[in-house]
Amino acid sequence: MPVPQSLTPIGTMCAEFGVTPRTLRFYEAKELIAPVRDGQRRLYTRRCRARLKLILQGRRFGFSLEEIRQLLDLYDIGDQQVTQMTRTCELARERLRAMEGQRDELTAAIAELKERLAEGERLLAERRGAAAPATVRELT
Amino acid sequence: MPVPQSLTPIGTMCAEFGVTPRTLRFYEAKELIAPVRDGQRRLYTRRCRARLKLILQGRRFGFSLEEIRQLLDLYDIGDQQVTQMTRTCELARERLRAMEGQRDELTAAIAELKERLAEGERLLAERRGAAAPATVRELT
DNA sequence: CACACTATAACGATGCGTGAGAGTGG
DNA sequence: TCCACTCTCACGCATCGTTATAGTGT
Repeated sequence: MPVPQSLTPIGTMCAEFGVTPRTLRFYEAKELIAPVRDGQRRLYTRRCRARLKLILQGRRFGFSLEEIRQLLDLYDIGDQQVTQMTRTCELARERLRAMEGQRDELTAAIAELKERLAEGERLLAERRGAAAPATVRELT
Repeated sequence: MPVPQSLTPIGTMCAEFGVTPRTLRFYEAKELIAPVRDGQRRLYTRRCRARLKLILQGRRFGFSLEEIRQLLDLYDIGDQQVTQMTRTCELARERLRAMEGQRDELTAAIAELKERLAEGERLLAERRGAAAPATVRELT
């Protein structure tokens, strides 16, 4: 029997996953996915789709493409499911901590920017229609 | 009277602000700061320090260097304080919304990754010492 | 002489965007 | 003939890190 009718051209893949052709070719160059060829044209298999799905998830989690590649390689080796999953979980825990750190920094930065913004607008309000601007120029 | 003794060489600046020489030179190439010269060597003025401080704050808030440059230019023009501050506040509000969006996405991603991680570790626990791994391989 | 500090130049990494120019199928 | 889709270069962007190589001052 022939290939299970999941040989998708690049345009269709892009529509399916909301990415550009450039992105898919880029991932291929980085050896994250390996579509088969019909002459020059790429045809994406079921396997490609599964991997792309994992790739996009990984990116949402902030993994770099290189980290993702390593995770995908783990799946490919697949010596022992346990080894692979253990490693994946380790990386996930690290990522999680990094993300929580980022979130905290971001939250702090948001609070600070809010404060400054409030002060800025307070100054603006009192200056609009007021006298000569005092000395606020030690900045530049 | 001579310059108010704030002519700092690059190494000292780097120590003060926790950046690398490369970074300062890069900012100079991008016209964000303009140290004076003693022959070849750069000497950073009080003005440079003030601007660098703003730059680093801006970066913590996620402004791009280009946005920061425009904000610094606004300060330099300084036609009317009001005009300038108004613009700055506008940009800050935009940034703030972007940051809150980021934070929300990040929060969601963290929650999702936590879930997956929990499930992964649950699977690991039940497999460690169990029978043959079922079919979990439709992934790759 | 050595050692610390500085300088320029230029390539590398990340994750693609954005053409240019050409081919292929309907 | 034309349109839509695809292909392969290959440069550009942002933000520096990282050598490599050389000069200068103490």
